[in-house]
Amino acid sequence: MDATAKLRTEVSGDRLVDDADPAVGGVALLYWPEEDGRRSVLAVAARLRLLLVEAGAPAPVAVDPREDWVRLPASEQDIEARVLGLVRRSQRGNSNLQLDARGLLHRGEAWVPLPETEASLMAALLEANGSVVSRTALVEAAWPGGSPTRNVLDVHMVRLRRRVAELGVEIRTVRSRGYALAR
Amino acid sequence: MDATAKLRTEVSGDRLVDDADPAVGGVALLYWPEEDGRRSVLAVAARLRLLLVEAGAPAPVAVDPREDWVRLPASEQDIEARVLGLVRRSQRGNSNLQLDARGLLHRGEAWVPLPETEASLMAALLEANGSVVSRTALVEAAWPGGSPTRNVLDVHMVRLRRRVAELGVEIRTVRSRGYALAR
DNA sequence: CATCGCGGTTCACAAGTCCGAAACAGAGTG
DNA sequence: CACTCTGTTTCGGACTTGTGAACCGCGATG
Repeated sequence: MDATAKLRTEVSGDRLVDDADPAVGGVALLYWPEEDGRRSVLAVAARLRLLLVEAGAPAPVAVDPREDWVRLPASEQDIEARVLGLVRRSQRGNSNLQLDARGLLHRGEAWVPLPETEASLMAALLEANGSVVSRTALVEAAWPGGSPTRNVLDVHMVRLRRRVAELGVEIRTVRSRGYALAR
Repeated sequence: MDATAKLRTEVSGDRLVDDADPAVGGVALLYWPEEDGRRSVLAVAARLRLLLVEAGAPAPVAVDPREDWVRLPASEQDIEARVLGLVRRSQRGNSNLQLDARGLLHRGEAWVPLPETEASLMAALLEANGSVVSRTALVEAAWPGGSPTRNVLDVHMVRLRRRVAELGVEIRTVRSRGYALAR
């Protein structure tokens, strides 16, 4: 677990950590083929992931641009380079949207502050890398104990929409399925 | 030069050879940082390329999706997997249609949400891979219990047609036989 | 040739569900 | 107080789905 141990701890479960280093935030590290089940879970969620391929295992062919792999044993530098590459490539389609730890949403030079609730929602949307996030997942992200009312989410999505519109960001509705960031 | 020697010989100088092996065709292999000049040439030409990173050299961060790298020494299998990945990723998004688990129909960067019924129909059409799907098969796909009325299928096909037209997708009628995706 | 039926297309409508947005109220903060 | 953030209610509108019906082109049939 040598070189990867430190990086690994910075990714906690399925939730993006508020990490000062944007290079690791959002990328899941997993051993392969050992954790192939987790790989599929991350794949449908459109999460960024780096497979740490054990020595002797066959090499996976990455067709999904959100996935990369590295052969073990690997140096920390090599792993960091792979992680950074994943993030950079994913940000090309993201139009450089970034949410920092203080709840400021940046797009290039411009930024807007997001209240805590809306920041949680935005984090969940960003983590999905442009794919749809279900309403229940959004509710879980913003109200871990359970939603107060059925309508709270709608109201906060309206408010979030208005705020991020200033940055030219569009949030699309996918009826009966959830929401997704456009482009 | 061990494992890479054979692959390397299939690429001559700056010009791609017409190779029968699709795994290597179209991808330039080059030593890095030794051949960094050639790397730039290939980059502006938008060519697919795999950097063979010499031991001890710093890891390059690939932001260009047409570029990948592998740390030497590397097995022939690993290199082939990288090459194949590059080719596969570059082929995606041309006119590649795919329906994801959430009912979104993607074509390249663009996508449209499909209602459940239409998603079932589209899935059946996609599964046929361009050949004709009979009306009864489509009905079975969308209404496993049996069609409600005589022309439900027709109505939903019209609606599906209009929706996918936004992506430039055409659904053709084969009279008295069924429907098929164009091309 | 004229007609008829079949397969397919399109529109209009109703019912149900889902979402958007405004308006209001309470709590916290400076 | 002035202001922001949050949750609730409420109403209107949009979307989905099934149904009926009008319409059209083509081939078969008499």
